[in-house]
Amino acid sequence: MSAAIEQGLRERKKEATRQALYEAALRLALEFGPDRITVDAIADRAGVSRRTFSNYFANKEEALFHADRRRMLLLCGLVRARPAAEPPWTALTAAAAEFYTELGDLDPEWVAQSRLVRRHPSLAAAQVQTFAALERELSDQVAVRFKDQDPSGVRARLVAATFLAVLRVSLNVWLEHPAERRFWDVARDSLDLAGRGFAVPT
Amino acid sequence: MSAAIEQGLRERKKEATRQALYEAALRLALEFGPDRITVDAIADRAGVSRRTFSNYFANKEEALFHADRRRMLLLCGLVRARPAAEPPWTALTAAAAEFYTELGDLDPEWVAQSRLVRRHPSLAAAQVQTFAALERELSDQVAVRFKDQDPSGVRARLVAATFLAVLRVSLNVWLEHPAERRFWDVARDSLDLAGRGFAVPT
DNA sequence: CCTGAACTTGCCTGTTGCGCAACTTTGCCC
DNA sequence: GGGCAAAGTTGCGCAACAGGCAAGTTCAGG
Repeated sequence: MSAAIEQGLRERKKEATRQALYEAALRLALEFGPDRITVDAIADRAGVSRRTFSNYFANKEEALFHADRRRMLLLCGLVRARPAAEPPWTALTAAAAEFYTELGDLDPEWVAQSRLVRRHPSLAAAQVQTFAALERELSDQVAVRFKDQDPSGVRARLVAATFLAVLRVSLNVWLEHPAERRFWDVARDSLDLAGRGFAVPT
Repeated sequence: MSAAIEQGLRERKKEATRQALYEAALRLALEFGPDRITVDAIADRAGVSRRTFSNYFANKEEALFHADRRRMLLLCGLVRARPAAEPPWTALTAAAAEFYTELGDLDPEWVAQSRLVRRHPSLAAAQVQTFAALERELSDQVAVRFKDQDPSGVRARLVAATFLAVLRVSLNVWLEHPAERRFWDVARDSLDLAGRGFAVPT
């Protein structure tokens, strides 16, 4: 994590503010419930003005899901890093495997936030937004891999959308039975299933 | 459409108000752009108080996508009406085929609204919400068909999510090139592709 | 016709997003 | 170091919004 390009004080301070706002949002949401917190309170707790909050996030939810966004961007990076020869779906699942087996399940912050989503279905909407926001990004990644096989780009978008939908469903399923299996076990099975297609008999 | 159960004046009036609000929202959005209209204006145009708007919709977007919501519910109904013996994915695609070949492309209101979404990417978020809102509903439908084959219900949710994701992507793709093909042609190909799975070579 | 439930409305309060214009901090070149 | 431009922060203010509450209005069923 410390490998982040330390681009001078300015960049670091900005990132620190963003992180502070995110953490304040998460802590307050955990403490009082996500619907009972105000932007004011978050800004206060982060030691920053309400107006400044608006400079970083458009609303509470965006702040609350900041970590998710970063996580997903990281995943996009892992996809990009896969060998170019790999077919799209393989690259996606492989990247997800790398990501979740190594980092995913251990982050306590992630677990806390996940529980929050589970307890408050109103956040599910925001979660959907987070996934959707990265769909285009991921789709571009996939398009590169398809190259000539997919001139219209439709396949790439379908693959990206399906991949993210599967991850999202897996996450929600896992959240409902966190004890039974590790997240990646659920996700792996689901990706496998989706990869083989749903039109096949069983 | 007139087959709707005419449950007394009260129900009909309520539905009329909802419809009026939806139409007002759509017309105003088409005329001035979706970001330049207020709830007040919509309520005014629908001949109703602003407070009443809140009794029907939580916000502009929800009003604007009311027709989409209804359309999707209709689709759910068609799925339910498919023979019980049909495997889930077959039932879903068949229902979609019925729906879109018969009704979909002809509705001018739908086309107008679709163009609106295309012109204003800010609405894409709301569109995602609409699809997500029906995912659980559709997922229950699918679960019934899986029965014993899917005790945990994960498959059902995966299938529903994938199906809707494919429809959503198809819609967006079609919106970008409406002239080239009919919507259902795009969607059919996409569903076919997804049905066979993305892990297969090509 | 009458009573209760459902629906509408106005009023009001707390919250929010964002434009604007100071003001402070940081990056950089001399 | 000194100073200038760019970037970041803040307070102010405004239009818009969600939704509670209570008084009016309309509908349904006896």
